[in-house]
Amino acid sequence: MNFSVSEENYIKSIYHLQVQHQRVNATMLAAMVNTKAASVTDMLKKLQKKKLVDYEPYKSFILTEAGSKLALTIVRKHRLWEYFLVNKLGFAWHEVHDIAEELEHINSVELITRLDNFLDFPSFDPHGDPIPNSRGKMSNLKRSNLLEIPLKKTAIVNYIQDQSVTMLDLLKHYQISIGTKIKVTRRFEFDGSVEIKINKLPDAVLSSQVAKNIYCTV
Amino acid sequence: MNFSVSEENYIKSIYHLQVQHQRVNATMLAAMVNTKAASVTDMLKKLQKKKLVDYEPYKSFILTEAGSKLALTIVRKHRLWEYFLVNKLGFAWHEVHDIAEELEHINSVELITRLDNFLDFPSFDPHGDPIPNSRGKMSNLKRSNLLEIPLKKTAIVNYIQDQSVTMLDLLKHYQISIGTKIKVTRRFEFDGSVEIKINKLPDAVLSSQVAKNIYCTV
DNA sequence: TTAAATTTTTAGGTTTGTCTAAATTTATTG
DNA sequence: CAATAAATTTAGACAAACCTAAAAATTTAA
Repeated sequence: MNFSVSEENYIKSIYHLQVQHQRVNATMLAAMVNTKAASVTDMLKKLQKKKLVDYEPYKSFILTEAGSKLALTIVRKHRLWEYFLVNKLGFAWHEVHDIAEELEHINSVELITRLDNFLDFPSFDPHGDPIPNSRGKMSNLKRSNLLEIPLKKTAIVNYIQDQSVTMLDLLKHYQISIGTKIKVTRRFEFDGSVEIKINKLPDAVLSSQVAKNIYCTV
Repeated sequence: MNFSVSEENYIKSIYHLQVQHQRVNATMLAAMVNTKAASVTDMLKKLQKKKLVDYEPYKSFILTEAGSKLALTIVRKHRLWEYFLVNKLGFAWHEVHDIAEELEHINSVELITRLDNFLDFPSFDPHGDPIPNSRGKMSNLKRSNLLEIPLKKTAIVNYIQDQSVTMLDLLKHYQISIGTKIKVTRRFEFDGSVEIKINKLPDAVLSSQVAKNIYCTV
């Protein structure tokens, strides 16, 4: 079965909302797909008829099994394209979202299979989000920021929340990037700052504002 | 200005029809975009309003300067993506058209600039059609291999597909290199081998495996 | 637990791109 | 050069995806 770009965008958005909240309501979804609640109702009826969502009027809703499967293929395409744009075409990670938003709707299983192979089956996209494999499975590693991870456990940086120029500048200075192995050796209670250790570099201290934005898998 | 996928498809089709015939009529165009003449009329009015076609009711029509420019950007995207699909993802040349048909509508100048650079600024797509550069300029010749070119027409070698040492060795023996003027004088049906004539050299016969890898413009 | 606030749905419209059938214009040809 | 054929346009509809405004259902909270 084939789905329109709009249908795919709704399914993808429901998926992302479900990850955070358990169930999704029309207002949340309308905001996410950048439309009005009335339009969401129309679309929900269509998606229900296609058995992609479990929906009853006036109730919150969730994806069916088929809906989740579809969502994962879209997420997979999006993240693989982001990886391609950054690692092959040399885009910066903050520039690729909108383009991947278009590329994720290109319709060819063979294309994605070959792209995945060409990219050497990456597990995380440039933002650090896990990429579902061809069967829809992906890493379930918990992602925590440097304020949350346990002390003295080696972690691998895989996501930077604040992607402002000033933040990137600071990260460059500390030689922190996606993939960097990092350990929190100490927390200072007074201001929440953390002492970190990176490989053989001298110890450094990051403010809590900075540490809060650096996510890693432990 | 931004254009819908439909508008782009019409413009691209008018362009391709113009290359063959000078002017385009509704019946030809309807067949090419796989729709009905009435729909073509509707779209022509819209494209005229946007100054992409020179059109008067009941008359044949052509692209304006702006229309041609747009057409070339679409052709450029299509052919660059085809090149990518074949030379990076390993698709066969006959498998890529439909996918490129979707990819050509992805909207990002930066993406195409970077893709072009990543592919090392190719001049021909996998079907031998010339790729417009960023200013819309391209070769006005099609590239074919020695199995495809017409008999007894002088052609100029401009690309060797298989660049293995053994192939280069063989080419040296036959005194074939980029720029060589070559003519196919005969084809042997049994094994697909071709008899060639190069300037004042004695006639020679190339196997189909070799001929297939030698590309030229006629 | 009822009134107010919020959320969701319905009703009725719009735009884009398509269609069929009928009318009109242009081209062909006896 | 008139009549037939072919091409093109118009008129009126339809589906998808959206909208606003009003009605209905649900939730909150006084």
